[in-house]
Amino acid sequence: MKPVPTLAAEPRFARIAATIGDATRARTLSRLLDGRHYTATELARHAGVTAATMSAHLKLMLDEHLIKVRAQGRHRYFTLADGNVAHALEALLRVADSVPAESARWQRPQMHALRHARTCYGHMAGALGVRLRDALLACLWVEPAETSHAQYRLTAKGIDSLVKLGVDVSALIAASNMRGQSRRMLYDCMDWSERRDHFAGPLAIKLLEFFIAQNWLQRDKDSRGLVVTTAGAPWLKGDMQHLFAGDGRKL
Amino acid sequence: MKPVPTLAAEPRFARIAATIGDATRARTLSRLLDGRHYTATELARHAGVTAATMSAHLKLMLDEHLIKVRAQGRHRYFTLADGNVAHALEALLRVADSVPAESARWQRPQMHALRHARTCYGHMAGALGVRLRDALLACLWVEPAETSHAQYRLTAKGIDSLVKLGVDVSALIAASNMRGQSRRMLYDCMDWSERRDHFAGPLAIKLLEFFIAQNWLQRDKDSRGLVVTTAGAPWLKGDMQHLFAGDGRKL
DNA sequence: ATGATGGTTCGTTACGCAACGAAGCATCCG
DNA sequence: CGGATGCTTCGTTGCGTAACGAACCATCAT
Repeated sequence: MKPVPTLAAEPRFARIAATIGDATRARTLSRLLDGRHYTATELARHAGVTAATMSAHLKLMLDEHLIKVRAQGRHRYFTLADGNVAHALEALLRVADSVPAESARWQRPQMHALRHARTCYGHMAGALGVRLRDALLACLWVEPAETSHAQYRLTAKGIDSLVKLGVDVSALIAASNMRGQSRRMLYDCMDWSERRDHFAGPLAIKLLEFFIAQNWLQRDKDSRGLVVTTAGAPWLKGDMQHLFAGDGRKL
Repeated sequence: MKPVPTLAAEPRFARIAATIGDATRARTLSRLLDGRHYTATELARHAGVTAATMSAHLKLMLDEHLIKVRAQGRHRYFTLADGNVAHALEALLRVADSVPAESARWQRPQMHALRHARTCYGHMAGALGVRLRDALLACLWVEPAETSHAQYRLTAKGIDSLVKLGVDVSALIAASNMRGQSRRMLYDCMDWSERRDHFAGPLAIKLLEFFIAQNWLQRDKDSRGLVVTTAGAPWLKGDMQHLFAGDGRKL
């Protein structure tokens, strides 16, 4: 009963999936999917296990390079290792959702909220994320990059409007110009609930941070959910025409 | 130590990853990733376990809807459940490959072959798949669909040329016209070795089948690898200018 | 029929690993 | 210098499950 010779990548492939495939670790990774940093104790409390148990899990995920850690004083902040990991997790979530039966799950209020608006590794996803992408393209603030498609860059109009709005994009532009396109500013990311693309990348992250700073959006404390505030509703509803019509900060 | 209330999708998310994360099942899924159908015995032999063991594994994967089965006589043919599963597996492969250290793996001859050309759920991937995508776009046989980007459709020139070449695309065109765009003919698929898009979808599958029928490509017996035959080399090398220059079947 | 092949079910064994509490190091804060 | 907080290491317990062989159905061949 001898197997066909193993390709070198396969054992690691299995180990990665196995590492994701424990209830507690899945819970934790799902939490980290919002792109933020959490301490070990926070993650332990969220998953409902002791600090000792969580510590062991974190060590495992570090070994497999699924997460990375930044020590700061007596805290250790954990976050996802990179976008590849985030993408794989989202892809798995999509499979988990795509079972034909028992799909009354989206009806549940929590799930409905997540479907409407949530964070995905630091940027907006869900219906809100998809609408934002449509609006940014429709108003010509961004355009497809000629080099590689599924990637985008700011137009002159977009830069101008964002600066007027109060979004500091100078650092982003500098970074993207510097390292010869290697640093992608804005690109497509498949949305597992909408089955369409939304925007990912540094610029997308910047926009989410800006919306939150404006108090147009608030993060849900215990999930990746986002809620549109009453202050934000006029800007973010429908095709977001107020936001992109160029009438600046005054409504 | 009570956890934050669980979102309904999470347990299933963990179960799916756990199902993928067993060495034998990972081996099997990786095998099925070429998009073909295999019998239980074939898969057992390939993974190096008894038929009984493989049967249990297949049952598990069926329960999680990772694979599906088609009974035919005394054979049962197993294949991946859908494109979502294939996409998630590819995303995991990408993570498995993206570890900075120990990346001399690509140097190994087997891996080099896979990087050059392989199948991905029924279509071409690797450097060959990426080159094919570039060539199809450059020669204007296909163009981006206006509805949703990252999707493509055949141009009039493309249809004409393919028919001349001997590729039967009528069924594909009929199907794509019929169900109001719901059936996507050609779309982008992220390549985990090239870190760029290649083409997926029914048309991409048709093209691979055609190349194999012409004996321009051959499948490796024990992997997802593809080899370019001496007959195929003139057509498939470089930017594939002979193939797309319109000089038809005669070289 | 009879045997051969493909596949699943059953019962057993054995190993891996997730969880906990307690103890041990660090770091910050008076 | 305590005394707290954050996190890891250690040792133990217990459950889940992957593997096998043997027996059991189904289909095809003759």
